[in-house]
Amino acid sequence: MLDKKYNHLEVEKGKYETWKNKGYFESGDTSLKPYAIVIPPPNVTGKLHLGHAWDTTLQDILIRFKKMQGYDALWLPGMDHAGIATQSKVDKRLREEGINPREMDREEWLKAAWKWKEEYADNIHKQWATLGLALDYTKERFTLDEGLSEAVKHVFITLYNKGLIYRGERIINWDPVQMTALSNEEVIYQDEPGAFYHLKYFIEGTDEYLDVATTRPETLFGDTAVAVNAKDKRYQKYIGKNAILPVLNKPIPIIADEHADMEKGTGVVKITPAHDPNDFEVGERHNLEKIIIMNKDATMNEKCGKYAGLNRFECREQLVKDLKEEGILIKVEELIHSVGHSERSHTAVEPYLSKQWFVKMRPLADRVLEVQKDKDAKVNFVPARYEKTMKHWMEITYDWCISRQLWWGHRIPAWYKDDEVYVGKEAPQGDGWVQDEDVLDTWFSSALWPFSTLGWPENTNLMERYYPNNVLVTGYDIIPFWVNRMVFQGLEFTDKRPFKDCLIHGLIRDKQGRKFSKSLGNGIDPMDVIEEYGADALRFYLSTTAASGTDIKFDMDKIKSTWNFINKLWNASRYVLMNTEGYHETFDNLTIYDKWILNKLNATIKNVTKHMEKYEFNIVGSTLYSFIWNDFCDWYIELSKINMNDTSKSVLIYTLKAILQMLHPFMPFVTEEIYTKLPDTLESIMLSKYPEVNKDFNFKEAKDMEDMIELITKIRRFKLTNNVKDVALVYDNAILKANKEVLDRLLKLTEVGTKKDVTSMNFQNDEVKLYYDNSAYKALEWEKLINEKERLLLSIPRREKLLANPNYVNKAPKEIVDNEKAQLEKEKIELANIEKRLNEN
RNA sequence: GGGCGAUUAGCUCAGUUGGUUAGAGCAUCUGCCUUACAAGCAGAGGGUCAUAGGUUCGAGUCCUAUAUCGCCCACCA
Repeated sequence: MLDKKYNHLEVEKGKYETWKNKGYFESGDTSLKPYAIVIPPPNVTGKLHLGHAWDTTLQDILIRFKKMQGYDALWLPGMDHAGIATQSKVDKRLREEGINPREMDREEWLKAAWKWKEEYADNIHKQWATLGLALDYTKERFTLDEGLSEAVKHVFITLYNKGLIYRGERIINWDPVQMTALSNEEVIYQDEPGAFYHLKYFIEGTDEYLDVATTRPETLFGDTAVAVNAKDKRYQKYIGKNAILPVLNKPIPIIADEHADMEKGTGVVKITPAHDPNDFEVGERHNLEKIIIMNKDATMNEKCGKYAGLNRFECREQLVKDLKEEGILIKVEELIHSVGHSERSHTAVEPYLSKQWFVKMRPLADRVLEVQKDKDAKVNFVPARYEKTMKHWMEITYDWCISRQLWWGHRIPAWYKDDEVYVGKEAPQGDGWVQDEDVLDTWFSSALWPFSTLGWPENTNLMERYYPNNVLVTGYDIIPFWVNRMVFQGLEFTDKRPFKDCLIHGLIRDKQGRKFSKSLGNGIDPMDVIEEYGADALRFYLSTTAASGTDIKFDMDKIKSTWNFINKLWNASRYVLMNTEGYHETFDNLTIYDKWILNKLNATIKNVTKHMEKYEFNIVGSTLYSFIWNDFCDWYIELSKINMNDTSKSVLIYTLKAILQMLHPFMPFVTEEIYTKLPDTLESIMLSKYPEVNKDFNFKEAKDMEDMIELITKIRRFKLTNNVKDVALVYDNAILKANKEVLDRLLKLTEVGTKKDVTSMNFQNDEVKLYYDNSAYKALEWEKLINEKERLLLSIPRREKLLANPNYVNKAPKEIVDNEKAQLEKEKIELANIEKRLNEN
């Protein structure tokens, strides 16, 4: 028997370990059809947040659903080494322990990093268990494990040999805190107050000067030209002459280049090829010297004279001060401009000329764009609009900087000896070869995740069976970093899309709609929510609240009402268990309300299954909610109290079982608890089969029950709104007569006796007379009748007009038109009754 | 600058390919301690679906424009 109250802590305890130990999460039954999802590997940097809880719940729902539908469902777990993010955390911890990580040797540091990884992986495993995720741990992977490292090397070497990976000197985004290069995706732009500093660049040998505006005056030490537009009449005369670079008093050429925009600023641009991507291009076109003026930590280097050693911001301040004194500074124009910051260290990134490894993106991206035109080969985004996000990225993408000046990651399989470069798994024969010190962008390995985890590049059984994956589930914020890269790498290396569907969810925000962040201190630990309301409540809330692709504003009150829903289910189950002991299953002599609930159940199963397949979990949620609460609890359970017998007991058990099975993917714990207490069940609900529509349970009498519900509701409303306590009914309808007990009990009917007042209602075109006694009633009733009459007098002509319109009758679907006709007839009868009542008084 | 999304009840949000009188939870009001559940039951009130046009027999849903808010991308000498 169940306790009187749902206790989520008690219910959720121990079940996960049992499932895991019994091997229910494992895949590999080759007699079944395969279904596969790989988890988006969480970073081993910390705790899982609500976003993870949401993301993984969606996947768990799909996996549990497919398992129950008889698929061999693989959900492959794993984690990401998360290069920069982890390295900075490990460094931070070392510093807190009084160790300077940069003074450690690489091996020693890596030991500390692996220790960190073990700790955090452990933590994540515990959280997955608390969430109840049906992960197949026998196939768990880590992005830095041996197999995946092999895959990474293979990909790097193959792309290199195809000319799709190259090493070159380019302007990259440099993070001066982490001291590594970054990809464009790792740079976040934020608006900040800044200024245009207008400086005098004198024309050599004259008193004339060009007004050069810059937001980063400290870069002038790297200027190797000043550019104007060839069409710009103001400056044409200076082209070919030299300008004098302030401070250094060095002549630099005044060149004509289209990069100089006549409309913008003063129309004069200083060119710093080593510290600005556009200027780099100009430098290439004009063969300009590229002078690097900063050290790797963004302090000024020896090229900057007395400013050497200052950091870039100190230098800017001091330099502007000095230029002002020298009269070089014309004016300072304050402005708000957006400045790129490192996603991880939050420091302003510095465009920096540097020798790095790049993936040549154009051919890879073009292939994706091509494949997306083929509806059988493309990745199907849900919702579809996110395909645009990917396509747009593919259209504008440029070469991906993949080398990182870090230790935590896949070491680049490139070897150098003097000017020679060798790319391969091992160092080539001979002495003097030195491996590249750098590692690869963490996303380089995650891009291979859907297939590298299955044993690729070996031609494994897993690969054969579970690739492409059926669906990938992730947030829209991860599309550029990850989804896009998996798609192009998948196509390049397996000739297939990595997953058929890509289910996109939104971001989770706080109640005010703000992102969760440390600085706001508005973070919520999913483990705390689970402690208070249970994993089942959290899961149901997260998965059924939002339509796919839209954000959720986290609301604790809603979790609470989800808990109430589970408590309702709990109590309904308690009722069923209390009343069905020792029953014998039979579906003979079904009453109309048995038939009604079985019909409703069939409709619910059909509806739920359809929307599960379409990933529309919010619809599944509300469908189940109203079926369970409104149909099963409010009506069927109440009706079952009237005449409990083996048939109604069977219907109760049958319906409850199906309810539990449909809810199981959403709330695995409580459904398991209740299911295992029901008679004639398997060892675990996980082993049971997802409910299917039962063709034997399709009864047209269910409509009579619908009509009865309508009548009962009407009479209840009548009683309450007119303050009538006792009502007696007089009717001659066969269905009502057969269900007298139902009416008597649900409406608490009494005898006609001395009741003087009377009104009437309709049941399937038969009249039902209501006798009652209440002096307060008449005025109220009169008003109600008048209101109702007014409504009908508007509604009836509207329907008549509609039905008289041949366009409508001919073009609208038949069932809609028929329904309209039926409604019209019904309203006409109602109107006649009301007029009769009004005339009587 | 380019793109996308949102705007529906007091609040938070659903609303599937256009089709009865636009739904739910929470909140509000009324009546009930009816032995599954008072974290409950039975009812009620509350919406000119952002605005203006258009297409259609029919528009919350499709089209055009506008407004407000939000997000993404690009640029910013």
